[in-house]
Amino acid sequence: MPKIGMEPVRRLALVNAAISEIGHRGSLDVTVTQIAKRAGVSSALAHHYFGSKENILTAAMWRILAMLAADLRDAQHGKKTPIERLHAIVDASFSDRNFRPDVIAAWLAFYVSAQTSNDAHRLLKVYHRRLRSNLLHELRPLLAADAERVAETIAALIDGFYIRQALRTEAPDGKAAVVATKAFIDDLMKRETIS
Amino acid sequence: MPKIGMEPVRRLALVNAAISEIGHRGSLDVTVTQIAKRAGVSSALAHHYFGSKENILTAAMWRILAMLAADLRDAQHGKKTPIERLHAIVDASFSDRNFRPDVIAAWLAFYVSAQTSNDAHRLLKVYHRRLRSNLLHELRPLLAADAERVAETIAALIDGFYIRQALRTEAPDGKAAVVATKAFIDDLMKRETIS
Amino acid sequence: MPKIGMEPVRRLALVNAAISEIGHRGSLDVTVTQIAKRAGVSSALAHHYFGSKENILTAAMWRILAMLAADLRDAQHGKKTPIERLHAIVDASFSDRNFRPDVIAAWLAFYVSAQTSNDAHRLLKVYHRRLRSNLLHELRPLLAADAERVAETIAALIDGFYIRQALRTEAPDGKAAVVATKAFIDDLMKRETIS
Amino acid sequence: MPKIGMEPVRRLALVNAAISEIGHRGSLDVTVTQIAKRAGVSSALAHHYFGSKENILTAAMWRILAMLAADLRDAQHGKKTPIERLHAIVDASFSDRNFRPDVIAAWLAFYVSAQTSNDAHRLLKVYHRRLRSNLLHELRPLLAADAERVAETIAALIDGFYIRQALRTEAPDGKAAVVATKAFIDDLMKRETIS
DNA sequence: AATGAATGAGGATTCATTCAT
DNA sequence: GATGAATGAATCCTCATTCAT
Repeated sequence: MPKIGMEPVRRLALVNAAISEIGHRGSLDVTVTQIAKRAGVSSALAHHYFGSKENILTAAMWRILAMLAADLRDAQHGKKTPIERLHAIVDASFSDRNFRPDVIAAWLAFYVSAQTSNDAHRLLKVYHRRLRSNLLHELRPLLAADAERVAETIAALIDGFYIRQALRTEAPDGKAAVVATKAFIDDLMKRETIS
Repeated sequence: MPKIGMEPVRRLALVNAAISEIGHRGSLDVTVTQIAKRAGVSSALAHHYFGSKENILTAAMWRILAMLAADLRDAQHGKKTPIERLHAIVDASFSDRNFRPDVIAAWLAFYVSAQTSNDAHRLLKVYHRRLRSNLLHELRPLLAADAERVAETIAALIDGFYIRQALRTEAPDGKAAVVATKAFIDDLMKRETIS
Repeated sequence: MPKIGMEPVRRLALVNAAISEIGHRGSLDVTVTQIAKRAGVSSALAHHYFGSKENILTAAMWRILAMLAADLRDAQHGKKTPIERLHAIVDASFSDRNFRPDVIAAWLAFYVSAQTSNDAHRLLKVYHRRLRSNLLHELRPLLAADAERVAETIAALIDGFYIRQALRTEAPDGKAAVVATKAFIDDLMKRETIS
Repeated sequence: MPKIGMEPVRRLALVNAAISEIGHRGSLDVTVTQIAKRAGVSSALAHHYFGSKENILTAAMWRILAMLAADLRDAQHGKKTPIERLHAIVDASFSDRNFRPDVIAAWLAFYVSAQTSNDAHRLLKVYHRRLRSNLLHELRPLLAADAERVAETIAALIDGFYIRQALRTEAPDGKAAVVATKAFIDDLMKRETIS
């Protein structure tokens, strides 16, 4: 029973517990007590470290986005051509680590809370901007004028597969999403090449 | 003060009030009292007619889907070619009547509640199936083997534009969504024609 | 079991219960549950009618001051000379109805809460102004220049007897307070007459 | 970092912090954590030295009363006549050191807690007795039979000015309180001399 | 048909207090 | 001597739901 330096340990445990609990319940309607219990601590401790329930949830969202961002970076690393890097974005978005039922459920729940919470709204905006800028960076050399619209389309496709996933009772099918999204990209390129 | 035939009037008023209130608050965290007040009745009456809060919300979702279904039917009416009918689906999905901030917010909220509520889950499944079957009906003659995947992709695109809309602070941009989705469809056709 | 028009009944019961409970506990550290129980209702109902704990306590203070104001009016009624009216103010201030342990305890507690709560501060200010204006009205004809200072002194004397009462374990001794305060007033007048 | 003799240092720091904090917040609703933070130590240490929150508060009250007692002693020192010594009591009571907003607020708060806490009650009783005995010592030679009542009146006047001070938003006006109280005493003496 | 009255069951949050180090 | 870690107990407040009228 270490008695010092517990703060980072507890914070991480609570954030992970929050993500799990949100995924488990399928909504942001989780209680601090549920999260705390899952993390193996009292709800009072959760408040001690985070100050409020909203802070816990924001930290959870932050963590999900950070995981995705890290994966995106890793996936693009070493890729040479724009097409390869676009594919890498798709792969990372639907990787087993991110395209999990509980993460998807949390993701969706955060979209809802962005209607109300400034923190949630800001974090999701950051994700949007980052994804958009990543996509544009690869698309511009290939498409010129259409790059913006196509970036929006790819982003919508990714989010669309996420939200539709939320309705499946079976395990998420990342493979299918990857295939479909890449097909969209590849078709696009073929057309550009041809014309 | 007629004493008869109030039931349908009240039910409709409550359902509309529920949709408005959900849109207004941006989440399913609305109270029965808020809905009832908006409908101009007491919360007790809301329970009298619907039995429970969940039933009110389910009825609200049902109504949104019904509106969309009707629009789809209307939009496709009179259209001759498969392409025209596909375009009509897109037009209806992003029409001013359906692609409104409050409807989008409600839509999103229902996706979340589908994780928990059987009713919500079932209703959204119906919408999915219907959209999918509509799309397939037009795509099969054109694409043969790829029809299934493309149908999924178009559906994801539509849902993706909806969910991304939820983050905008400005008014929804249905036009842009229509343009992007139709561009996707048209590109697809061009490719098929070419090859 | 009357089922309509309960609101005023409940509100009054809750306010009285609040005063009793504050007196009983000797401080504003009473819970809504305690007050509600004493009033024979649930704490939820207390919130339903008052919205918040602070509102209940403010209403309680308001009532105490209203009772005192009414007594003051009654006591002065029919009194002819300024001296008689001054005596009446003193009599009312220390009457059995107002100079009760629970009212005194509540009074004191409100003075403390006036440091924090705007409502409490405002209400006590009103009481101060009213007492002062009452006193000045009688003192001006008698004392001219000194009236202001003497009014302050009499007011302080009244509040002083109240606060000191809070320390007694025996029943409040309104008589002694009346005697002492009137003696102060009478001495003053004698001096004025003599000089 | 001396390891010995910290106890008195810490105790004093905590008591002073308690007085400041009570004055700052305007009520006894201060947390041990707030007091400890102001004293620059952990709340656990506060408990280590005082055992409980109530003990801290009692010690704080004890200190306020001790300060006042010391001032009273000093003020009376060297004064020859009873009147001079009475004036000295008044001066000390409303001196800048004692008649400060935070001390007044703490004072008032202690009166409230005397309703509940035996310790607080006992301490305030001691103050009452001491003031009374001081006053009586000077008044007896001058007033004989009325001395008791007049002592009570002066004491009430002092407490009354204190409590009324609690409502002011401006700085305390010790001068005015001194003038009024001395005027009361002097009038009394004049009357005695005359009759 | 309609509602005011009423409540039980939570849920977020606070805080004095304890304990191991 | 000193503190970070941890919690149980309370407290305010909300809300879906029921019921008598």
